[in-house]
Formats: sequence, C-alpha cells, structure tokens
Amino acid sequence: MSIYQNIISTIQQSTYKLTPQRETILKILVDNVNEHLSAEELYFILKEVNPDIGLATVYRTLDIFYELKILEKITFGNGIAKYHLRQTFNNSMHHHLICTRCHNIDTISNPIFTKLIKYVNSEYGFEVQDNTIAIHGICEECKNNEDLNNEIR
Amino acid sequence: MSIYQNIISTIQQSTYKLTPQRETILKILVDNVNEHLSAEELYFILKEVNPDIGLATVYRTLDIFYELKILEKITFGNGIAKYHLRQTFNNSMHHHLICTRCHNIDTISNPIFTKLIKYVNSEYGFEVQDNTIAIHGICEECKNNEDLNNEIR
DNA sequence: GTTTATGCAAAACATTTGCAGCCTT
DNA sequence: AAGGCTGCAAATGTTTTGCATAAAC
Repeated sequence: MSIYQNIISTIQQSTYKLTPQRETILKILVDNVNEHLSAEELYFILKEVNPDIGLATVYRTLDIFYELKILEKITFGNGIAKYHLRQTFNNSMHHHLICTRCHNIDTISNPIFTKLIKYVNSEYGFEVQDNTIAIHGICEECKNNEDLNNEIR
Repeated sequence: MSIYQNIISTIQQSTYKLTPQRETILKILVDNVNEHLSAEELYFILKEVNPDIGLATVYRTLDIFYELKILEKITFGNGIAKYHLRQTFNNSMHHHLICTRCHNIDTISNPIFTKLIKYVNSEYGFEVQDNTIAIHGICEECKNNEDLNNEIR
C-alpha cells in the first residue's frame, strides 16, 4: 500500500471526512515528502492546482492531519510552523539542522540519536517525538558568506 | 568579574549605548538565568521594577543583546521566542527538552551532546550554537495526565 | 549639537475564529 | 433536515516599525 493510500485510510477511519480539499492538500504533502513546508508555502503550491481553496482550510487541514498523527509540526526558529509527514508514513528516521541565519532546514541521520532518545526517555521520562530533534546553528553556506563579508571589510 | 559586570562591558565596548532601560532589562535576565523568558514574561517582571519602560523597548533590547551574542533566542514550538543568557556568560552547558503539550522547557546536560556537535560540525560544516539543541516530545507530567485521562474514560 | 534611544500607536505577520452558505448523506 | 466543511473576512497574539520626543555622549 502506498504512503498516499495508507494516509487516505487513516483519514477515512477517523471522525473526519475525506473532502476534495483535504485530498488535494494531502497529495501536495506526499509529493513534497522531503520538504518541510509551511502553511503559506503549501498554499502557494496549492494555488497552482486549485485556486479556490482558502488559506484557512489549509491551516485547518494541517491541524487535523497533525491531530491524526499524519504530520509533524514544529516551529523552527522564526515563528513559522513547518509540516512534514511523520516517520510512520514516510519511513525515514531523521533529525534537523536548522540555520538561524537563512532558516533553511537540513536533515540528518545518525545512530547517536537513538542513544540520545533512549537516554532522555529512561532518565527524564521524556517521550521524544519522531524526527523532532532540532539542532540550531549556522549552516556551511551562511558561514562561508560571513567569512567572505569579513574579508571584504 | 560577575556575569553582570561582564555583560555591561560587552555593551560598553559595542556601538550601543548603556541606557537605564537596558541595564534594568539585563538585571532581570541575570536574576532569571535559569529561566527561558519570553519578551512578554520579561515585560511582566519589568512592570514591577519600572512601569515606564515600553514593550517595544524590551523587544529592541532583546534584539540587541542577541546581536551582541549575550542571549540565545529560540522559538520553541508555539511561535513565542524565548531568551536565555548564552553559555559564555552563564557558564552552563545544557540543552532543551521541550514539551509540545504544555510548552514547558527542561534543561539537560550529557556528554553525548559533545559528540553530536563534533559530528555535525565535521560532517556537515554546521556550526552548532551553544545550548540550542532542542528535543521535542511529551514530558513526564503531560504523559501521566494523558494516561490518567485514558483511565477515566 | 548630533546621534542614538525611547514610548506610543499603528502596522505587519502568521494563525485562528465566527459565520453564512455549502456540500454530503 | 442535520452534520460537518468551506471560504471569506474579521479577530487574535506576537513582534516590528514610524515618528515625535527625550536622553546620551
């Protein structure tokens, strides 16, 4: 069963209805499985497919998908929430490198995270959400630009 | 030299002026070194000390302190930025457990983070900011409440 | 005396909500 | 007919900005 079909059944088994709007939004999320889309970014893509769907519907749908544990939702650094299919559906275990300069998000996988998650769970009783370890800093590109600017000065 | 004095000189050596407002805000930050204050929370404390300082000044001062690398600034989960003295000034190396239910922030220290930071730096050229690894999940308290609710149902 | 900082109010920004009309069964 | 769902516009909450006044060096 495809990711898409898998999620469709999740929605159908919930108390929420599977509307054309929700299907369209889901398609965009599946097509952009490697991106971390904000509501506005998704809305922008959506406009090309179907200009009649409102931004409020996008927000409401993302909320519902989050509630159904289809999506992760994290606000990374600049106050804009970004959404991403959860591990259960996209089958990829990864974490995030978030640049505080350009707000770009890179993904990262490493066995060290598994240890960290176990430690935090046993020591603090803290249940780590999947894919939600965020490391804030400055990405290579921004650091290079910074060095360049310093040279010019 | 105390943390406070240390930061005062940092400001004096910068292009920014040391005004009474900035001094007062700094004092509150130093007094609450273990907290992660939002602008509003700081403003609330500030009102007791000096009701004449405006909220805009709080935001501008926090921005300046962030620029001078006196403060960390991260937006944790719910779109509200929180500020905290940087490691250089508070001398405490720690990271964050952020509850996505109650938005509480717990701090955590462990040698595993040092390894992780080294790895990310060498492998991705990513320069990790101090104290800014954020692990999102559900804290023990919220998990217990959740279990309790399930039992009652 | 010039530059920088402040306070207030208004604007900006992402997000949420109220409500009337719309589907879907 | 009743239910949830949608789109629009208005409201919300946090943060930023314009501007006239005040303070700092």
